[in-house]
Amino acid sequence: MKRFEKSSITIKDIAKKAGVAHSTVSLVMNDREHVSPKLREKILKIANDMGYMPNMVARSLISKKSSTVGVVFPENPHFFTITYFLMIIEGIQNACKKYNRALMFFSLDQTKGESYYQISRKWLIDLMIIMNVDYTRDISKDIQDLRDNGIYFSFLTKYLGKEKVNSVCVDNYEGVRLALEYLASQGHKRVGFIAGNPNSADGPERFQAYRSLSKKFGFDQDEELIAQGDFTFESGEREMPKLLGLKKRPTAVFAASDYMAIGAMRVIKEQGLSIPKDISVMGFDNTLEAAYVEPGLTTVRQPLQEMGEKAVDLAIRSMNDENFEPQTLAIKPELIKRQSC
Amino acid sequence: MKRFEKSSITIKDIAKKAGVAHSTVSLVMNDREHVSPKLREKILKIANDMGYMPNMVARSLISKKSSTVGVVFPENPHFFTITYFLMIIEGIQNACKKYNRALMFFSLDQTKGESYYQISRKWLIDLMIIMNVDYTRDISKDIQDLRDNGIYFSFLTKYLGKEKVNSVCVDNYEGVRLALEYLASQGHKRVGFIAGNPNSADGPERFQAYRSLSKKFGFDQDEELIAQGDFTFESGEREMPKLLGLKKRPTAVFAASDYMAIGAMRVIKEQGLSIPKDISVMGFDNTLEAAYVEPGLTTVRQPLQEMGEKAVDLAIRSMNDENFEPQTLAIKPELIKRQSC
DNA sequence: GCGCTAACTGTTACCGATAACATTGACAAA
DNA sequence: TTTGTCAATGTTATCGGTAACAGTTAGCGC
Repeated sequence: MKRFEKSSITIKDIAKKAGVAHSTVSLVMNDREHVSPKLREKILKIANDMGYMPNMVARSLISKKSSTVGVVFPENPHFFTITYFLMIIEGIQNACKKYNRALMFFSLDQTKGESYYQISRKWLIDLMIIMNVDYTRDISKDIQDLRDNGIYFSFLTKYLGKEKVNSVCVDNYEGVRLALEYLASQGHKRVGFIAGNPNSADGPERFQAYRSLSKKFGFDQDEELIAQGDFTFESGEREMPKLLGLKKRPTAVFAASDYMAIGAMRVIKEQGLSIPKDISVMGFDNTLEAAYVEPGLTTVRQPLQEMGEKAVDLAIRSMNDENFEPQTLAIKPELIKRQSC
Repeated sequence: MKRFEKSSITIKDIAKKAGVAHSTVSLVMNDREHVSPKLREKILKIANDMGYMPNMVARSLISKKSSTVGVVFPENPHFFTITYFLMIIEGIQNACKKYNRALMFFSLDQTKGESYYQISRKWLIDLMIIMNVDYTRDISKDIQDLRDNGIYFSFLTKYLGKEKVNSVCVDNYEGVRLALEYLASQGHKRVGFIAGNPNSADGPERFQAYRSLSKKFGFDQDEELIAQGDFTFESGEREMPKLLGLKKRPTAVFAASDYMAIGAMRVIKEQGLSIPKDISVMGFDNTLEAAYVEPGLTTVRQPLQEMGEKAVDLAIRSMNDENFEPQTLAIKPELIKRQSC
């Protein structure tokens, strides 16, 4: 590999040209006091003329901070093609722009014993967004390590451990309420439910909400109406036939994710039934695909972009204000009416 | 902001514990010679016991190389929700895993005068993937700067400038051939075409291929059959009515992107026509949505993941082998048959 | 036993920034 | 004039590594 002698412009080059010490240039670059306006002007002009660009790496090393946002997600070869995550990442990217930080991605392979803290140390990440934790492992020590070392972080979505941490999630109860209220308003009394992954944060919450609200809206209370999915398209395809096979078929199905709803729709259509005439379908998430399926999927929109952005905001606030209490933001969802109900 | 005294384990801590110089530890960590196996063992054990993790930032600073892959994409608030890009990014992420590099994202705002080279210098990025260049600006000087400073890069997709650079694209001619051949085999003679963005790399190529191949397959040569879109859903929705309004309606429509095809499908269905009975629709890309629309969209699959991965591979090869000639890889596409034809 | 070489280990400078501290100089007060 | 103060600037150590080079030791031949 070649080595390139000619390196780029540094504060020392500027200092030499301006006839001052490099520390003075540093003061100017960081917009700090103790430099006369005239000298500041001069140095800025020289820096500009020479095309100076600060070396973020050197800055990181001395300050132990990397002006980046590190997004850590579980090892999953298809992470990036799950549009649900993508929309969140879009929000994070917008926040990065706002705070002038670069965006870094790391996949965490817990089976190899990798920890969140290790990643932060290795790359001097001081602001971390932790996505979709695998709750089958205990990460409370990891969280403590992050805390002890001044690394600020937010969870996406809700953190289930007992520590008080920043996290952003959707208000699942409200989302389920919107969905069931709408179904009730359309005259449905018998509503099937396909539950999400029980090991996730959202799965059980939506399930609980369905349990209590379906009672409140006077829907049939029948265990047969409840199917157990895991948020994926495939699980929707797998569970729907059970609901369709019931002696007393539901008039509507509410799936805890759009992917499951779309899987369910496919099965319904394959059986020659019409949506929404024979059976209505309601999703949850409003992923991109929901708009493209036929008929359009009525669903509960999670403001995913907003959630990504808020997660960064929270971590930044923790960083800037020592007294800021870590908090969980539950974002209000919204009903998106399309043709499936 | 708090300052944290207790810093993490460094090679010096290990050196102290092992009773050697820190440079010896560095040799061990980099797996270099001149260290006896016994000592190497001992140092590795201590490092492991103390939970040592190399500081990549310090490493980057001295070596002027960050172990990262920097993906630079044009400023676009919705970049991340275009699944076409996402699938490519997934491939890049897989390559990062393979080469043990972290993944960084940068959006480039050319209107602010930001350059690719500036980004590389600011973050010591030595391996860059340049996505979807805005060809309305001249970037040849920028490319020269990257070259002169030993920064390796690949374009995604094809670079249109005259310089010889690494780039990965789909074989558009072959893709169009697959599509038209299939339509011909189904007996179509009158095939409408919705062209893609003329300022992109792929748009004109697909257009040219359609021009020459539709002749070869004996399709009607009629300028009215050609509509000008820009790859987006909206442009498909906008152009399709023109084709449907022709005196002699085409029996099939081939759109240069899935998004346009899906937009076209929506219009066709709204006019009460049936797909594929009244008119067939063929797309290009095989984005995620193609599988979810109704009927499933027959399309030409771009192996996007593979393309992302190959782009990184090329840049790595350039880096490791000085004599490696920059090249353009044209990946072979594949026909995905669904129900729309 | 001596010198030479190979094998290993230690010393030191450096990457490009920040920051604590030292120094200078102007000006006001004593 | 002397002293004190404070703003402006310079000196130097430092972050955690890498690498050139210097130094030490062991083993070998003569």
